Amino acid sequence: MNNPLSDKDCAELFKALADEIRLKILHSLYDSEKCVTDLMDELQLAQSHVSHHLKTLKVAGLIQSRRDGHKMCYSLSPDVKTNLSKTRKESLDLGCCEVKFK
Amino acid sequence: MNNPLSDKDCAELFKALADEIRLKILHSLYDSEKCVTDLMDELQLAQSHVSHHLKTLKVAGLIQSRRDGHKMCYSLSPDVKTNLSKTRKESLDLGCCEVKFK
DNA sequence: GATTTCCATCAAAGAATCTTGATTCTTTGA
DNA sequence: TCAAAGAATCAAGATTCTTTGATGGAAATC
Repeated sequence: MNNPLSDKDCAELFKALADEIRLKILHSLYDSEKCVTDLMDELQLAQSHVSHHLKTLKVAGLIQSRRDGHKMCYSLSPDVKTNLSKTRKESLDLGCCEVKFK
Repeated sequence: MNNPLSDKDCAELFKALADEIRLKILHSLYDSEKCVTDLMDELQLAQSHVSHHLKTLKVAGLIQSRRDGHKMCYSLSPDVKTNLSKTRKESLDLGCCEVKFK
């Protein structure tokens, strides 16, 4: 996940981020691991609705899952939580976040 | 553009970035100001096609335009080119770029 | 004023995405 | 083995986005 991506692949990642609900899920997982039921309660959404968004995030490589009994626990991918430790370059200031092109 | 945005507004910005052509346009404008015809030639796309994407980027606040004769010149918004000068926090590593939540 | 260049907008078709309810699958515990 | 809990997948309708061709408008040149 650290090699430079094509514009096409990059666009795919932005698509995964381009949804209010998925951003809320990422914020929630930033705090701690959650199962589908936790997220249903927190976001007040139907089970299948949450599952679909989780799949989108997982396919994009943004989150990972592990089974715990009959619960599936979701958390941010390791790559997503790594610290920034490189020289500073030009960046896109998006208000809520900064996008820094390599 | 520097105040924190809601997840909804943030998702809107990611939507603007979630397209291969629009990323190519941003990369092109990162180098220098361009008019629609320049981008048509560069990307090999129909004029209305380019105009539509430019509008999406402009509505999102990512680019700006100015008229020069009968050409419309597009360039990155000032905010987009500002340097990062804050303490480092956790970030999303997207390969082609890093997204750093404030 | 007429023509040309450059571009925005309109209209429409097709593709992709979002959302919901129903069904199916996996795991656990009785 | 059966029932129940938790979650993935399927199917379908609604909405949004992408892309194209056609039309029209603003600025420059003749």
